Amino acid sequence: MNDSSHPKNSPAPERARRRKSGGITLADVAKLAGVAPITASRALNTPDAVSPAVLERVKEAVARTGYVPNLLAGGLASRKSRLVAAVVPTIAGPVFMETVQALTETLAASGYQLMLGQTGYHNSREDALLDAIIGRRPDGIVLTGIMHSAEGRRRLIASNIPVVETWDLTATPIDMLVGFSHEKIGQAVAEYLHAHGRRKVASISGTDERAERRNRAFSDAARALGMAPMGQVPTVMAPPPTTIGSGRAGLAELLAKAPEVDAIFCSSDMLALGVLIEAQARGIKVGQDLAVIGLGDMEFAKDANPALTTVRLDGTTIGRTAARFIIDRTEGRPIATKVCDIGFSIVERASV
Amino acid sequence: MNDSSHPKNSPAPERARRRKSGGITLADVAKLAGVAPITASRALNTPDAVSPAVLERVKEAVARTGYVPNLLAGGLASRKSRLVAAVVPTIAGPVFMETVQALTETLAASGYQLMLGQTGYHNSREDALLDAIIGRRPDGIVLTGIMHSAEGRRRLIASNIPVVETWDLTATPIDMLVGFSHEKIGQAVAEYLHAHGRRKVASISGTDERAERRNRAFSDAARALGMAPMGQVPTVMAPPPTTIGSGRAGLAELLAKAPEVDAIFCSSDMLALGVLIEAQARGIKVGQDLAVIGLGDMEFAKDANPALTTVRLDGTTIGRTAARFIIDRTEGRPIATKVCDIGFSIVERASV
DNA sequence: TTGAAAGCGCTAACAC
DNA sequence: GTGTTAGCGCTTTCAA
Repeated sequence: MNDSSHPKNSPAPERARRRKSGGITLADVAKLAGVAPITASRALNTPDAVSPAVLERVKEAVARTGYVPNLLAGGLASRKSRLVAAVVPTIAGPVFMETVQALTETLAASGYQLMLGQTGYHNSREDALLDAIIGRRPDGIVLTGIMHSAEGRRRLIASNIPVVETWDLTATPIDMLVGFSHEKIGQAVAEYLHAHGRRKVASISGTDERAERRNRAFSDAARALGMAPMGQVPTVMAPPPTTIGSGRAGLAELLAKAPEVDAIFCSSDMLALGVLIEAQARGIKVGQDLAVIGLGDMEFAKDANPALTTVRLDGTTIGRTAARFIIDRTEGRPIATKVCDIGFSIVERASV
Repeated sequence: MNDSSHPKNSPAPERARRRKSGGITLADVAKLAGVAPITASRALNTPDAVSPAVLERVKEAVARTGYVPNLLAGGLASRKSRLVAAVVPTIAGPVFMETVQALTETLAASGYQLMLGQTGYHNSREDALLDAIIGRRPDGIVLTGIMHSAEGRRRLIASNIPVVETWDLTATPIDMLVGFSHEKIGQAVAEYLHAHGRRKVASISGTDERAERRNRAFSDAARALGMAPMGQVPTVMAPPPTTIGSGRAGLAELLAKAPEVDAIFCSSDMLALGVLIEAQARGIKVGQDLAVIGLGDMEFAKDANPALTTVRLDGTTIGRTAARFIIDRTEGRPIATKVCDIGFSIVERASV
């Protein structure tokens, strides 16, 4: 420590004396181990770069003092925060949960920590949130869904922080991309129902932008396949979050306006489960009279009665891949590609 | 800036020249605005402390440069990271989701950011996670469920960081506490079923420690009330995460060993929904032949068929209160109490 | 393999 | 109200 810093009545211009936090610092550990601070730092970060004897002494000093490195200081000096930010509309929907969980786990395994930001389904908080995130100089930012405000995109690009957009494919990614095509899902579901003999399809769709794109693709394909006798596909919109309740209400509304419907595409498994429950309450035989297909393959889908046919989206793979992208980039490993289409699959069960 | 720092061929000992990141810093903004860095800092952090003219010029400089303050540096200097850490077993269970969401929102509203850590249901990663968290010097740590390892408790106390334990009450909190009594829940459920004429109760319980405590209290109270004809309460254990599937299997197992059961206490709504589905598949009339009560009052409980009676736990209030505790403490506001019992309630619906 | 010096970008503590 | 100075606790750079 600086010997000249202790208060003395010297005639020299005496100025702003400073705090001294009281916490244990690397300097304390170094002193106890009888080495320079930088050596202690090396013992902790690159143990191979110091002699075994020194390593031993530093480790002991750490144990004795209970020293925990200040990663804020380390991050400031090294320009690596080992922090990754994730932005989700909300974690309350089980859709992104899986991704967030996989992210946290994969990151933790490599010594990174996750910072979580929720925008709500409105984009208003997006910009403020972005500043709060960029200000912490994370090593990467994972966006679920696309970042929308032009201002936000600009700031992200200017920040020079690796960005992974997820849960969608777009022609103009900010940086990296892990997702699947919502259009293809809508089309695939229509074809699937057609292949199973359904001819009068309908849909219950969430109002978020991605669900609407799926639904549009579904309607278009259904019309093309002649599954929309009245010229268009009856649709009920359900505001987020999609619930069992909106599923029940959705079926009721659908039957009122189009009683002859023989298949329903629900934009989430929650909605589909609601449809199942409402159908049961009305004595409609799902699987025979009515086909129901959901989206998400949530844990309960296979246990529903009847078991729910659904579009499986692998949130875990998305989270893991996104984490890998960022870790590889941060640690200077070459990455083969910046875009990853993880696809989707239709899980066939009894409800169709 | 330091005039003597530009390279010149002086005879003085010439040493470690340093990086220069290229990013825009407060110094750049200050220079552009024609003020000292500290004045620019004040304009951003305590706008009331500078003259309107200066405020204006600094704001403009920020806008022109796209400056985003480096909160790592700020945090290091001010010893305030405006970061709060939350530790949850997993966010995959919908139980803690609500709390995490309320935390994120309440914190964001005051300019704090949430850092998320998952321990998994095993305590092994707890200590490593704790170091990763403490190293970032968060302004507060929110623990869901109690922190268990003695070592962990010691480190937390030594770190001097405000801690809020949640989702439980304990006689020996580390610091602050927001929760409810699991014992009282078990007892209240037993009494509730008794009051509704049930006399042969059983339970399906998760294997986590809190569920087991609830279940023990439930069994004890049930026996005391004469609701355990065979001397003890039949129980099926379900490992985490509790699912609809384990609920269905649980009911099957329960009926096999105790067919006369007339009420079941499920330690989560997911389990209860599984029981409902299985009962329906077996033609058992829930609400008449069999009473079912869940826990959590999750969104789908009211939409189940029949609607699910359940113990309501207010995760949102827990999250909000915990955030308040930490913000108030950090900003030096006096807090009235360190412990908050938010209680619980039984939501009466058709399943009992 | 080890160390001394010089910051990373910001704010606390004073002085004017 | 504004500026000067001295760090926060760490790591990079360069030298031995």
